[in-house]
Amino acid sequence: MASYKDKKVITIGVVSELTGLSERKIRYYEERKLLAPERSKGGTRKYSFQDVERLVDIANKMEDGMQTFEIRKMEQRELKNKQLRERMLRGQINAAFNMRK
Amino acid sequence: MASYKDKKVITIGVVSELTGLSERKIRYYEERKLLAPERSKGGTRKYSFQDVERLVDIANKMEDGMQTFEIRKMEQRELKNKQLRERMLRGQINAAFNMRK
DNA sequence: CGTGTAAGGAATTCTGACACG
DNA sequence: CGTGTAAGGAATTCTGACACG
Repeated sequence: MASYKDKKVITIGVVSELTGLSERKIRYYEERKLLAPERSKGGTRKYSFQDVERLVDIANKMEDGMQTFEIRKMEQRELKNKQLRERMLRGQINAAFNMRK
Repeated sequence: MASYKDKKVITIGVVSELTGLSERKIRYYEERKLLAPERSKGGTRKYSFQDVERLVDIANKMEDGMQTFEIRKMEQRELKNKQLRERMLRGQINAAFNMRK
């Protein structure tokens, strides 16, 4: 499950280049709880490719005029829906398995 | 083809943590042409996860008493063999395809 | 609210060299 | 040959604040 995509290894300067967002914006979105980078011992932020993708998504939503708290809520909803779909899928698989008994 | 694994985005400090190798060693292996990180505008090195894997492999070979130039040659041989296998595979696929005509 | 910026300091990285073996 | 280390400087990042709107 945890692959390269989820490893927090990228510094903010590189994230800024990859996303085209200013460091200021990236730090601000963290302040608004839209992402959670890790920290080195010295305190420098480390991001994952997953975070980079999330930032691109956030940038799109900001362009659409959404506010940070709306984006946060939307992401929470999406996460819950995803978990729900997975639970239902597992349920169907279990049901199909039990029918064979 | 080019995925997260090949993106040069990791600084040497993180690579050092991920591999357990000293920064000195990592820079030295570059000097011996065993890997080729990219550079930021300011000159700081950027590595990929592919490079991290390569470094772990290099570390194992160094432990086995191999010298850097031997490792370099071995990797070149492996690369050529890999390319050869791919060429042969393509050749077989083409042959099978032509038989149908 | 979201973002730019100047400020001062701390963490990170760089190179070239000397040392040892 | 492979690696540690001290040295000095440069690039990178951090925080808290002020500004604007």
